[in-house]
Amino acid sequence: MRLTKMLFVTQREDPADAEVRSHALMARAGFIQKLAAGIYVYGPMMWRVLRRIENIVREEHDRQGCQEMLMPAMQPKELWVESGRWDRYVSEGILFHFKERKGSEVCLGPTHEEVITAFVRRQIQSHKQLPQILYQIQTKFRDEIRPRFGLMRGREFIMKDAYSFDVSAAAMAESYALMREIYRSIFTRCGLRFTPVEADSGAIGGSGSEEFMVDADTGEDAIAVCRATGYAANVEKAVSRIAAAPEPATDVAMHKEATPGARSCDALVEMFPDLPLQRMLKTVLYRAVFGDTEQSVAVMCRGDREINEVKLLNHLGAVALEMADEALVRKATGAEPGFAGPIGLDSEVRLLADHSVEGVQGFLCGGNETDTHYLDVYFGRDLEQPETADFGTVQAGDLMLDSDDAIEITRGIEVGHIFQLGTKYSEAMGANFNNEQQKLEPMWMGCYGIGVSRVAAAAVEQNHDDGGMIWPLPIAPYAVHLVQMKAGNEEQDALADEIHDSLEAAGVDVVWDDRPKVSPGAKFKDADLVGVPLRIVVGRDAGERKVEWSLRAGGGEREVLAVEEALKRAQELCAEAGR
RNA sequence: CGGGGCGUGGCUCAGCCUGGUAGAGCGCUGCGUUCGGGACGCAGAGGUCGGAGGUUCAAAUCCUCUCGCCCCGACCA
Repeated sequence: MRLTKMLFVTQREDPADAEVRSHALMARAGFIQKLAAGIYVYGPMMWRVLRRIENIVREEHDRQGCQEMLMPAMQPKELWVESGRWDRYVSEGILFHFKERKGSEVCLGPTHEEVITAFVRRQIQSHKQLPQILYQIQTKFRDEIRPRFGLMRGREFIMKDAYSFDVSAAAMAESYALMREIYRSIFTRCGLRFTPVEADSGAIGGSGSEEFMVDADTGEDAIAVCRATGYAANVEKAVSRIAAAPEPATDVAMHKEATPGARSCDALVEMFPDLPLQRMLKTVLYRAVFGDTEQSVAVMCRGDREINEVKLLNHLGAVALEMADEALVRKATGAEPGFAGPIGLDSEVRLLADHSVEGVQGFLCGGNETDTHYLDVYFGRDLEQPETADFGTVQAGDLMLDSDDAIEITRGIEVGHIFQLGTKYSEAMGANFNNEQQKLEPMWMGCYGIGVSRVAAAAVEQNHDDGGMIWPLPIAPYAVHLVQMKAGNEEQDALADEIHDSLEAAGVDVVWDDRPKVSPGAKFKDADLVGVPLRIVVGRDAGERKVEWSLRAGGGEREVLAVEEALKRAQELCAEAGR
């Protein structure tokens, strides 16, 4: 493809609204253009990338016997009422929904469990038809509370979603294991460095769940990993062992301490320099929402630890969890925010504690009175230890539960998530099959998602430098960037034309910068920005049929090669990358 | 939802406080020179200053409303 025939526009400056590199670089290179918050046009280059990713996704699914289909983006409310998810998705505000002409309500699909289950319950009647894995690649719609980071968190995005249907929990686990392998193949083939992690299953529900994280410091998710054991889990889910708190030296009676203005552990540490942070217990207040009802919850944890709201939400079985606002704090504690504690709390408040409080004695905690804390408090003596469970967030340096190996915290971008759903949707929606004994049973389901457009963003987030994007060869918009220094020079014209045609004939896609009157510097800058992985420069040595060969990722290292050698290398690398 | 900020040629921004001819750089068009890391000269095109209303002789500028966009926070006591 000749650049002079393409719609190719680059910008020298980052767009004002780009927060992350992938967004800024894609926008500068014309790959994407924002249409509204979280809604983007994919330009021709971007679409080539997306199609490449889609094709890898397709090939790996098809290879394992999954079947592609396509479901509607518009879905009737009734289906979502059947599954019981309508209220939750509407109240969380992430569902785009509207009334159509006749007045019935419709939403734009954020995911397709309801539709696929409705489809399958009429198609499948017998155990003989199982197992099945169906998938589609399609635009999804989620009215994100705060769309950001370009393609990473958009309100409209391309997703591959797959659904498995099985006769039993064991069979479901087999489908799940197969999908896990498919996912590993896909991300490996995309040329990405990634980490599969144990995950919380969130709003979708169900039991087992893993996320596939593209390793990147700018990722939105924190991951707990243990190099020694191979453990890896999203911190929302991760569990660990923590060092015990130091024991108090003396046994003193509980008493009040005046702590004017000390609303945080930081302030208390300054006020009580001899008291270790591990012997300060904080009490955090939440408002838990259950469908129609609400409940105030107070959770204690050690001063050096943090509460994990996902674990808390799951333990409570709540629909949503919010930090208590000031009014609620006043009602629950009778004090200004900052002085909540377990003693003398409003009786309406459910008191819980994180495991980190276990064994902590002689501690400091909020006094439920403005500017007051209790000191030298003992569980068992001054109050009963509340219902205790794991509500803690794993921190770097924590130990594995069953070994002395340390855990570290890294970051990643979630590009894939697989779930064992069980019979949650099939039971709710009556997706049953006849088993061998003529008995009706609900199908066992799994669901599996890949954020196709997010994979592209993550690839750039993981692979770029100051000059621009560096696409992994398998998903790059073109394999070869042919840079002609001086268009109009006869030798160069002839040689570039020959290289271009040879590569295309060999099935290697090439973009040929044949722009006249564009300076070499500008051409190199544009090539760096666009990030096509293989580069062939036709310039001063064209007369001897020599070109300059380099890799975009190669840090400026260049070689002068005979044309044939450069062509051979390009073909070999493409074959290796499976393109 | 709460708080803050910003809307001015395609892009990045100045001008607004203190009302009076709409600006710069990049990009774009034409001609010429240049040609291995964002070249240069000359000549041009392109903006109802987000929208509506108001104040005023006069509004990008002041006031009100509205729409859009961005950031921060989702109070860890």
